[in-house]
Amino acid sequence: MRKLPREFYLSKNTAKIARDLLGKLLVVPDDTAGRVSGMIVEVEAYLGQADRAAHSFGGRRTARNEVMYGGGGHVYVFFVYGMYYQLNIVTGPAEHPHAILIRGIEPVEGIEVMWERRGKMKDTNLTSGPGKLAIALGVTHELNGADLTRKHIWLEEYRSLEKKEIKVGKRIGIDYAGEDAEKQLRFWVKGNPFVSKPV
DNA sequence: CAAGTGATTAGC
DNA sequence: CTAATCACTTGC
Repeated sequence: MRKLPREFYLSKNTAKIARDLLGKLLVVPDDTAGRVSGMIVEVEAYLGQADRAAHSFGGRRTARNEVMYGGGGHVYVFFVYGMYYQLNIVTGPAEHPHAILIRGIEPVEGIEVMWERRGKMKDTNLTSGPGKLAIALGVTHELNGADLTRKHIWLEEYRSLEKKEIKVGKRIGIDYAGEDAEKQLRFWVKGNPFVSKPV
């Protein structure tokens, strides 16, 4: 399959790109194990300057979030709670610091490697959360800033979803964001067991 | 349900 | 410089 082109990431309609990410295949090749991949089943949009929940709220620009300003089609990886990496996809043109957090994937290729990295457990617990899937895919700070049109990580077409298969709700873990916490910016595949917190 | 963990940030 | 915080997960 072909990598999604740069154009896919350049729209300023971040919520639309977030919905379109559902059903795409996220691929992270491994030197020895080959392709490790999963279908995206849950995402959250972060709308830059105007969004209290975003790292780039109010135009905040630091060493950590610098890649959010570098243009769509790059990966923003950051570290939280002293243990977990979070994988985001930067969208829009340069200087438009929006991003989409990947919160859940359904394993497709390389599930053996995921078990090695995560430990033996129920498959639905392997990748049903942003911290979990980063471990399963081997995503660390080394991938921060990686280009999704190159060879370290990318997206492919995989499954096309009907509108009625997609659910929308509030984002998770951002209660500090006040009224922005109420925004309907979390999207997931209805009934999929790899969604972190089904509703 | 609460602890764990350390980079990052804001505030002096 | 120091202290508080955090796009989470796991095990009690």
